[in-house]
Amino acid sequence: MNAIMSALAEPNRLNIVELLRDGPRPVGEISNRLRLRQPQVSKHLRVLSDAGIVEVQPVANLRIYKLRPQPFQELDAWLDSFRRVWEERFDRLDDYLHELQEQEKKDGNKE
Amino acid sequence: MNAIMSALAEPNRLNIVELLRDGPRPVGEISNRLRLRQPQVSKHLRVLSDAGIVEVQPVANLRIYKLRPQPFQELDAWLDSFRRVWEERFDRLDDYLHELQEQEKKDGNKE
DNA sequence: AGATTTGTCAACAATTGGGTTGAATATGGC
DNA sequence: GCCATATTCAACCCAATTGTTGACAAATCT
Repeated sequence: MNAIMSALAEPNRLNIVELLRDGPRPVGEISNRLRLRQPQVSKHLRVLSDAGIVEVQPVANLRIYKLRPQPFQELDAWLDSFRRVWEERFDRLDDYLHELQEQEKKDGNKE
Repeated sequence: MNAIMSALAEPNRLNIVELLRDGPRPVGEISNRLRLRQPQVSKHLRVLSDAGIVEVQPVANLRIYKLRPQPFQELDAWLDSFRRVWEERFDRLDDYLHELQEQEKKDGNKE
């Protein structure tokens, strides 16, 4: 999960991913569209590849990169565990304060 | 979007967010549970706060932090734009190769 | 008011990470 | 086999970020 996040945290990499959303692209085209130098794109693609976000498919002397579904599914699952944070109004501040009071009662009895 | 990602990219911050998923917590408790020093937690909470991921609510001498729904909604919306990448089998490599051939035809005619 | 607890701020050292350059590898066409 | 194209690799510099320490601010309790 963390690997995915840190890979997507870099702006250029996020742009690359959003570009690849429209379909597979070779390095050169990514480089042109995003106005980045090729070695830079290669480096970023390497990071994305290590994170399992993209995969390569060589065609002639081109290396065509495309998105892999898995990390997006993972991200979705992770996000799902936060659903109640925003679907229910999930404050729970009161809950915490009550817990705190309970705790103080116990501590008070002990000492 | 990028602000959210970079905030969540740091492992400790991700842990903090996952801890807060279960409800609001004061800095000290976060510090204890995650075995981090308080200034470090404060610093990370600052980053999360700047990204709009958490908000504070002072109670007595405690500062209780909790998650804000918005960034999670944004993340969900962003992820949604990638749905077809993994719901439909979204290869499109052939599409790209055909585009490429069309392009070559045009170039060939020009020169 | 004084002592204690909770938390932030400021400054510093150490690490990480991005960008650039130049050389190296692989493929296709002549 | 040789040249052009597409891409990666390695080494370097620079900027941003993390973690630590010590001082500081606010609230609580006696």
